[in-house]
Amino acid sequence: MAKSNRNAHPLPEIYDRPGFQIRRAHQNSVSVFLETLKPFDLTPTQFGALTMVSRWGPVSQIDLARSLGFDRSTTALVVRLLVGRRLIARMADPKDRRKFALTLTPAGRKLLEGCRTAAEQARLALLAPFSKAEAAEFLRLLRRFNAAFDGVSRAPPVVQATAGELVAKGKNKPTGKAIKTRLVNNKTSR
Amino acid sequence: MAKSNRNAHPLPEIYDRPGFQIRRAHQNSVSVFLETLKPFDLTPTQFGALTMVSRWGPVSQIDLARSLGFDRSTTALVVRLLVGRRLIARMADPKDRRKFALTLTPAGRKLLEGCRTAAEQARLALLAPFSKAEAAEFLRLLRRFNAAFDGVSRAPPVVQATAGELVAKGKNKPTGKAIKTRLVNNKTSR
DNA sequence: CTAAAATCGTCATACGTATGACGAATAGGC
DNA sequence: GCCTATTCGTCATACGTATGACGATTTTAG
Repeated sequence: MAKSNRNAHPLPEIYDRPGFQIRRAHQNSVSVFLETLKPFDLTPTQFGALTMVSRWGPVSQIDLARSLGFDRSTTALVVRLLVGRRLIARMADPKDRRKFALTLTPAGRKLLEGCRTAAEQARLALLAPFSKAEAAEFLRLLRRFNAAFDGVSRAPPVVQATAGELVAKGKNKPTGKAIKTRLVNNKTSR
Repeated sequence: MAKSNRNAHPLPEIYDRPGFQIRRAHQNSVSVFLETLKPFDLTPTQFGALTMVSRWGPVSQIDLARSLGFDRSTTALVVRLLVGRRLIARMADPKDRRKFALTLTPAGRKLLEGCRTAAEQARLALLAPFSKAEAAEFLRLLRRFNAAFDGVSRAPPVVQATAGELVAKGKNKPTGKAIKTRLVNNKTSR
């Protein structure tokens, strides 16, 4: 308890905090992506959205959100932007009028196809600092980290895709709760 | 080239992208921090700024920015917010009238001191998914990742603090360049 | 079948973060 | 001592991201 913080330690312990390093990693990864994808004018978020819409045929915003781990209002903004660029088309879902059905426009398909190489380049650039084994370990640890906190939030992450359906954690009625509060409440409140 | 994307692969390769996992990790780490520090109403960013100002006595915004890896306009916003909350005081620097000298107010000092325990709790919570060895490895890999991309940007990261001075990469005249373009241009352009 | 609960998308608001441009001030070369 | 290049802080703008609230709709309990 003695405030033995003799500052022989030149740098504050901020740099040892996982959150700090993760934030920096995020900055860097976004930077690299933007740089590499500059000809296509796509952010990682937009790329993710396009990719998901491409895979899940007509999909609702909420399902898109869950697949990417976004909040639904975040998703609304991204979708609006992409619709504005005529990369995504929005139609009313006749089955459920609360929903929109999102699909790629031809332009969207073309753009996504066109940036495949660049996207792969970005991925490789991000793993370049590592040996092959380290890269695998890095991803493994990130996944473990995220799995531990994928929790209760307005942006519950996807678990698996059984067929053509998105299934989100805790959405199945059988077990009811039980997966509820896993470790920490993921609700980002401010 | 043959579009052999037979979607036996249910989930798109998005989840294998380091950027995606890093983004999720960032989301989660911010979430945990906010939750844990809720009584103090501090974001990770604000906490970092307060901590740095606390350590570097009177410091300019630009040095604060460098120490945290922020852009200087980002820093201006955070500082404004903290000044608004009377946690940070801003005085004109008599030596260089372009600069402000930032210090903690008594309230700032008290708040920072008060949230020490919570901040440590947050740090531990973030490392909880890992064994001790994994946690160390996680941090090591994150540092290696960031070191590889800490490059040329408006927010060049700090290298070391020699005594009471902040030293930023590439700012020393001796070697001149040589550390310049390390691997990728870190400039985040949109 | 009806009333309550859950779901979907939106809005307002707030913070984090960056770029590009700009004015004020300082530092360096000559 | 100047003129120029650099540095510092700010602004406008843009995107990412979340919360809380709300209306429209659908689902579910009785």
